[in-house]
Amino acid sequence: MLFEVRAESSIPIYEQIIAQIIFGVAEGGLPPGQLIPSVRDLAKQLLVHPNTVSRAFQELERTGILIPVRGLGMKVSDEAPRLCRERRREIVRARLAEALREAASSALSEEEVHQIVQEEWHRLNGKAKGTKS
Amino acid sequence: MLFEVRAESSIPIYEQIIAQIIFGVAEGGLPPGQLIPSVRDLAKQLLVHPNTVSRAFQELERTGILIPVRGLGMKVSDEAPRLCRERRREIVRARLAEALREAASSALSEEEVHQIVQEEWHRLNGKAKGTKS
Amino acid sequence: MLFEVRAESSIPIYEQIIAQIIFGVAEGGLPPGQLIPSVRDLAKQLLVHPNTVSRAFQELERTGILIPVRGLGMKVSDEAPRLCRERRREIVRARLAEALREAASSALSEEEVHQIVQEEWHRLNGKAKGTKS
Amino acid sequence: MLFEVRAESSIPIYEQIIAQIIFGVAEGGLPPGQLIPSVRDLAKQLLVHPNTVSRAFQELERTGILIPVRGLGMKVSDEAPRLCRERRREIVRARLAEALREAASSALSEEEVHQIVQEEWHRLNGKAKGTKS
DNA sequence: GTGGTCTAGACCACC
DNA sequence: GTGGTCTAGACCACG
Repeated sequence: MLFEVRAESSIPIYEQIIAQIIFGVAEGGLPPGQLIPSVRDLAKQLLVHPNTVSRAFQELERTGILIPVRGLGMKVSDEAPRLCRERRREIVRARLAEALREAASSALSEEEVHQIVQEEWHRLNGKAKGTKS
Repeated sequence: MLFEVRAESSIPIYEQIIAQIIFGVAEGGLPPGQLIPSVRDLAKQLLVHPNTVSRAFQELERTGILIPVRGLGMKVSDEAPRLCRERRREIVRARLAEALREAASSALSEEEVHQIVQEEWHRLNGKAKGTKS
Repeated sequence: MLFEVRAESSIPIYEQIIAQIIFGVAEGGLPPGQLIPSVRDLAKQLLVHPNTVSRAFQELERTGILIPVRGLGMKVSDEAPRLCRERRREIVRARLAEALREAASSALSEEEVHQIVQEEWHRLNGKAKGTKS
Repeated sequence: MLFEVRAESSIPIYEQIIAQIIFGVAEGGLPPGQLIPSVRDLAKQLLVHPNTVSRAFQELERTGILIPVRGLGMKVSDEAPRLCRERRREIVRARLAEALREAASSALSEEEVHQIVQEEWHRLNGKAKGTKS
């Protein structure tokens, strides 16, 4: 499981970390019971302040996705996969809805908006994931 | 030309005002030469502080979209339509790209993402524009 | 005697009018006793608000350069040529000093500053006055 | 790197701050990557309100000269030196051009104008830099 | 600690 | 009337 954050994004770093762990659990890369990297290690890996990682972990603990294990760190909870699959859709939907709201008020036609979505999606996938075939 | 802002949005009010004027010019509702509402009037209409409106106007002036006419107010520049059509696409594209980047990293399939886009788009349009017939 | 103002200049219009009358008197184009155009006429000619012209005239009257003649308008005073030749140098010097102060703090070398002065001066003269020969 | 503003100048304080940072970067006193003083510190040093400093920083960010580092402050961007050297010349040229335009319309001879430039330049340098020996 | 946004209200120059 | 600048101080998100 590899993590990465984009410091220049408008999305706060701690939210990027939260989203990545949620996505990782939803996808199955982080199964229940798995111990996740310590605050210090993850902070070093991501080149961010430990407080930032800590904040992400706190929030994930609050929502029942991570469970603290004394002396060891944090482990993925049993209900995490279910919770994360739900939240994954929610996160994606909320962000897209916000962007589409502005698109809708811009008087761009439905075709133009869809074209932009297509272009951006393929630009990202071509770049990020490469050719799957 | 009607303006409105959503105070609870994560997008700053002054940026919402900027976007609305850009969209208005791009759409043709604000033709070159037109005087736009005064800082004080618009502030009253939007129920925000005049400084907030003023800040939006100044950014639009620096971008060459609005031109100050001393003692009269701000007027739409001649190059504004071209500039605004460009920036409108830019704004929409940037916001969608940010949301799609996260969607791409979520391991949701292309079909699921497109379905969400469809759903949200029609939810917004059904709500905002509706079938008037 | 021809007047003109540049609305987009950072120098207020009424100051441009004041400067032009002062320069006109200093140069001899407006001799003592000469009646200058009325507020209304000059405003129409310059496409500015009559109040703006009026303000310029008031200031020129305050400094003894223009004298009101009841029922006729304003005439150039007898001391005007002397006063204006002094003030002309002063105005030019003050504006240049302000610009040079910033140039001095910019760590540009003396050569670079002089080069800019040369370039700008010739650009203006080539454009505004044409070939004198 | 020392900053100072002249409250009585006709140039707005926030623009003076902008110009000083641009000049500082152009000169090399503020190299890329360097963190500049915080809004609050600089405000205290200049005896102005933090908002005024903040406004200057934001304009420099929009121009790509400063980059916000969340939680740390603002750092000088990599392209800043190039951008600032360009803008420095631009600022100086624009202000001198404005002053020279008026000088040109004053019917003063080229010699007189150059003499004024010389006098003012040496007055400023004698005063500001002087011979320290 | 950092910067960002907003409200509030004063004062100014200009038209 | 117009916009522009500044001070003041609150609140927030982020690290």
